[in-house]
Parts: sequence; C-alpha cells; structure tokens
Amino acid sequence: MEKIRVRFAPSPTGYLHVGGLRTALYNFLFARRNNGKFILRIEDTDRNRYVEGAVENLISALKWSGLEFDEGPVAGGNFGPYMQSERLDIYQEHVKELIKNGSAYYCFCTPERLEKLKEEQQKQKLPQAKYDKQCLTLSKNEIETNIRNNVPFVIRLNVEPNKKIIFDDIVRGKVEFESNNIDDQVLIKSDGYPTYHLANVVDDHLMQISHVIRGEEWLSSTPKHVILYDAFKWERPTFAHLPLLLNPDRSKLSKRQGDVAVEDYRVKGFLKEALVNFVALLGWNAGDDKEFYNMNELIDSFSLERVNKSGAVFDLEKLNWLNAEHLRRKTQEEILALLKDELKNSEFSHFSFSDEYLVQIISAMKERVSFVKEFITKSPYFFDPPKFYEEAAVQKNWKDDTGSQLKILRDEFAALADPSKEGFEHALASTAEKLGIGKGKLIHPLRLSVSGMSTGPGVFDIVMILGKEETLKRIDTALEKIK
RNA sequence: GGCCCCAUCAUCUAAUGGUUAGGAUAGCGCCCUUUCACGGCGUCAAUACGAGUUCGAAUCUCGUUGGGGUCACCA
Repeated sequence: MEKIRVRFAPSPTGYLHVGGLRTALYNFLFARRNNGKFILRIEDTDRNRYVEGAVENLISALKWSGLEFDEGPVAGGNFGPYMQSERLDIYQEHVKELIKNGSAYYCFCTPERLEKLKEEQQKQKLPQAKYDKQCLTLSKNEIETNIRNNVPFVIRLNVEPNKKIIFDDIVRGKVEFESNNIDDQVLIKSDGYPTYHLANVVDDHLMQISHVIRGEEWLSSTPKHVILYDAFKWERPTFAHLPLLLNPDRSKLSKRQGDVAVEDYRVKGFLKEALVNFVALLGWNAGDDKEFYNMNELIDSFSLERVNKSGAVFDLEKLNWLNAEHLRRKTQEEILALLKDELKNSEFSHFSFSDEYLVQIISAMKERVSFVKEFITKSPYFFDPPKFYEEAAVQKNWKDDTGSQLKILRDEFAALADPSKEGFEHALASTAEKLGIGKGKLIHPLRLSVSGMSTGPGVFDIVMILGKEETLKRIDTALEKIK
C-alpha cells in the first residue's frame, strides 16, 4: 500500500477558523489512523493578505487543539520549505515545463482589456465570463520582445476545449466537468508569485501528498487542478471534499454570524476535548450512537468513507452539552488545575485558596457547571462573602419572624462541637423542631444568608465548606442587612 | 445567471431495498431533591415534492422545488 501523506494547507489569515480546525482534524485523524504523515503547509502566495504573526497563531491554535503535525514550518521535514513564499523558484521552474508542452502560455493583456472583455461578455449575456485566449496567438518573437521590454505578464493555463474532466472523490463519488466551462486560469501572477491552483498542485506532488482532504469550496476548482496534474503527467492524489460548516441560516459559516476562530472558543472557556469532539461529529460518524469521543477513540474509528455529503450547522447548544460532558469526566486533579488557572484571571486573583478548599468546591459544584469558569461565576460566595442578596429570594423566604428564628439557629451553630455536614444538619433539624416550624423555614434563609443566592449545592455542603466561623459571620451580616 | 454539490425531526445524525424510521442536543412533562443541577422515566418532532423501477423505496432512476458552493493576477 502506498504511503499515506496528507496536508492541511491554510492561508495565514490571522486565526484558525473552526472549519479549518475540522479540516485539519480529519486530515490528522486519517493520517494517524493509517500510519501516515500529517503535514502543515502555509499557502502565503498572496502578498496583499500578509498578516503579522498569523503563522504563529495558526500553529499555536493547532497545538492547543492537540493536532501535532509531522512536517511543517518550524517542525521541518524532508520536503520543505513548507511556506509557499519560500518556494517561488520551484513554481517558476515547473511552469516553464508547462509552457514548453503547450499547457500554459504568457499573457500580456492589461487589467483594462480584461475588464473591457468581461463587460462585453456580460453585455452579450454570455453564460460565463472567460478569457478569450488572445495571447495564445502571439508569436515566439512577440513574446520575447515583450519580455525584453518588461511588459508585465501573467502565465495562464491553456484549457483545451470540448473535453470532459472527470475525477473521483471519496466523499462525492464521480464528479464531472466540461472543460468549456473552465477559464484559462492565471498560474503565475504578474508579481511572479504563483496562484493557489499552481502552487497547491506542484507542492502536493513534490511533497508526495496521497490524499487531498479539503473543504467543499474547492470542489469547483478541482478540475483545474486535475488538468494540471495531467499536463505535468503526474499521478493525481485521491480527493476528498468535506461538507461545509454552516451558520444557523445554512450559509457558509462566517464571522458575521458568531464566533468562528478556535481562539474565540478557547477564550470562552470551551475545553479543547469538547471542541475537537464536537467538530469531529459535524460531518462524520462511526455508524453507531456514540457521541462522546476522546482523541484516541476518534483516531481508532475515523474513516473518510463515513464522511457525510451535506453541510452541517454549527450548533452551539450541542457544543455546550459536550463541554459539560467532557468536564464532568475529568478527574478532580485535572479540574483543580483548570480552576486555579481560571482563578488567576478572575476578580478573586488576589485571594489565595488551599487546594483542599478548592477540591471541596469542585465536588460540590461539578454537576452544576458546564464550564470551568462557572465554578466561580455560579458560586462566587465560596470565594468572597455575598455582596448582596437576591431580591426575589428575600421576598419569598424572608418573613417577619425569620430574623429571630435564624438568630436561634445561629446560636445553635455557635455551640456546635462537631461542625461537620451532619453536625449542621442535626442542629438545624432540632432547632426547627424546638421552634415548631418546618425545616424549610430555616434552610432557605440560611442559604440566602451564606450565599446571597437561592440556588446551588445543598446548604449543609455550603456551610461545611465555608466552616463554622465564616458561616456565623455571614449569618450575622445577613441579620443586619436583611430586615 | 452558468457550472458543480447537496436534501431524514428545530439542530447533529443512524437506518446502504423489508424497522412501529433509531439515538443525541434543545424544548416540554413527571420522578428524585425543601434550592439549583446531575440522574431516571416519558413526550413532542423528520424521510421536500412528483413520477418511475420493484412483491416491497428514506434507500435505485428521472424530473421538479429548495438550499449551498463557485465563477479573481484571493486562498
């Protein structure tokens, strides 16, 4: 069997798009599953699009997601360089071959003429604007004179008319195009840089890429690539065009309708495991009901044959759920580390808490949070006394005699020799009995006093974690503040 | 508009000629719990439409409709 080599070839736009993450992931999974190599190649042939630090961002986002590449910029490899801007001479050299065999030609047409041509074609209501191959008729002499006189030029692909371009795609099956519908694509721009079409074909061949796995937006330019492979007399790679990731309105996932950068999701507190798991399931499934996957499980069960054809809406609700699932299955130590990081960036960064204390909070809150930061936002009272008391809860649970009853409970707590969860619980029960009232009459005001809120873990867990002293202090404060 | 791709619950999807069309998320309800979650149970909800092929079609074929992608000296 041939050696499996796949690549993820983003252009350095400044961030990693979640659609790009999905493409990279499928490439990565396919490579790992088949003992192949996963290569990162940067497609930076557009000088106008250069973004400072983009490559570094891309690499760090990939790394954060757990997608380690075997060859690429920084990492190196035997097929470099992996930045297309450093391979300009390679493209120049190869395009000469195409000119020699008639598959490509110099074009000296000015942008103005091209513009006029397009206008005319539109006026004639031609189904499609195409270059008219005028420069194909230039003589060798004319071409040489133009070049000597520094007339700007591009090099175009010479598409033969009346041909059927057919290729196989793992996801789509047989795909067919008419060469008459394909424009004489520019291969080398007037600045000497290659266009994507030339560069990706030359590089994929030279880097011995076996499978081209990329988004569906490339499907309609694939015939151009196929023509190039044929013109070079190179073997074509196997193609697999992945379904698009969609906005809720089913258009291509875009910035305008929400977050699209992996970085955005990281900052929002999503776990990389959840994001990877989620994105893997957008367009692929193993054929069973399994939805929770870690990376190794994905590698074990992934196959291109089971990739869907139709686009998938990026549904935040399900990502939220998956994040909670992944969080709950983490060990206490893992969550502790994450929580400490989160605390450093929170309003409580200047306080310090012992690991034992934080671990207790984790076990009390674990089933109640979907995100690590919610340990803080949903139970701030573990980190600082309540600053205010939830108005609706005060209305509902703080009656005229509540203050005096709570005062009695407070004194019972103060006298407690055993400030354990059970100790508090027994004290409250006997106080309620003594007063001849239901336990709820004490439980709800107690919760409100120590937490300021009406929701959260069991009250006895809260007071146990807070400890006797702190609990008494908070009850006293509440007694004063709530009348 | 030309070309190409696609079409199962709101969403992600399973079912590759024979299922009461299954699961998950979200929603709703009940149970558990003097809170909130978790969990459990239940419920709502889909084969776009029309022809064919076949004993039998979500599944194969054709058409219609709808959606998307792409038509640069961007990738």
